[in-house]
Amino acid sequence: MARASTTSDAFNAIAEGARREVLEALADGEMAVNDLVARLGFTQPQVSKHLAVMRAVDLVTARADGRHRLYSLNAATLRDLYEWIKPFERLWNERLDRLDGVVAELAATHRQTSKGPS
Amino acid sequence: MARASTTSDAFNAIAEGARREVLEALADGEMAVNDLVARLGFTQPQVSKHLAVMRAVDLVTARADGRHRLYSLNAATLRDLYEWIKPFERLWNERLDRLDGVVAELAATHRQTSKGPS
DNA sequence: TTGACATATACCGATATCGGTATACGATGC
DNA sequence: GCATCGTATACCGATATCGGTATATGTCAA
Repeated sequence: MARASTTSDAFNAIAEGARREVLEALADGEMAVNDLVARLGFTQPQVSKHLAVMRAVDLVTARADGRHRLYSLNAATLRDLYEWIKPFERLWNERLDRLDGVVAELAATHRQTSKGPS
Repeated sequence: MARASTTSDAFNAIAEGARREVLEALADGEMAVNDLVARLGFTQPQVSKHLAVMRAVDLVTARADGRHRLYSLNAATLRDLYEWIKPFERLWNERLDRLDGVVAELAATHRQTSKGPS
């Protein structure tokens, strides 16, 4: 057995940094392949191949426009990624809450044992 | 050249579904390796190897406890993932806003051209 | 129709991964 | 010291990927 296919999952697709860069660029709106080539400095086949992977997992969609193909983000799939990671949010929030508690406690102690900041 | 190492990135690390399952399990709190083995039904070497990958990218941390090693999530690294995906949130929010607009418009039109639901 | 432009795809070699199995390492308790 | 428990690691073969280069496909314009 080997590693899961990059086209098996949005998670596998975004593992590659170049593809994340493409997504970031497309966040500014629909773009043609050559626009991405110019903007990111990749070769044209590279960009086309990365887009093909992301089309396969529905991270982007393409529409024809003359000789161009305009790519745009698929919000729904990005949202799936977001929804997976979101529940973990409570981990650092809890941590901050606890830290807040500690700070409050320290402040209370400080008020009792000292007359002000040093 | 080949695919980026699974240990090069938190993104590459979470590409594997089994590792995401481990993270989900650890969300319930610190666990020993065998706890994960029992809970997820993986073999012990599998779990140890996945944990090693996630240790390498700082997704989890381990502490010794007698013969056991207790693993826990590293909130900071999970947060990095969250922070990357979060800016895309506006994409589906915008879309919903626009949808709301359309719905409102349709409702207004409906009020003008019809006397009720068909 | 021919040529230019825009994009997609085929081919290549190198490589890091996966699960499985066996075993090494390390701590505990008797 | 020795057996046992808990965990980490080494080895294996199979495989899907990566970038680069060349080329196929498709669309427009003259």
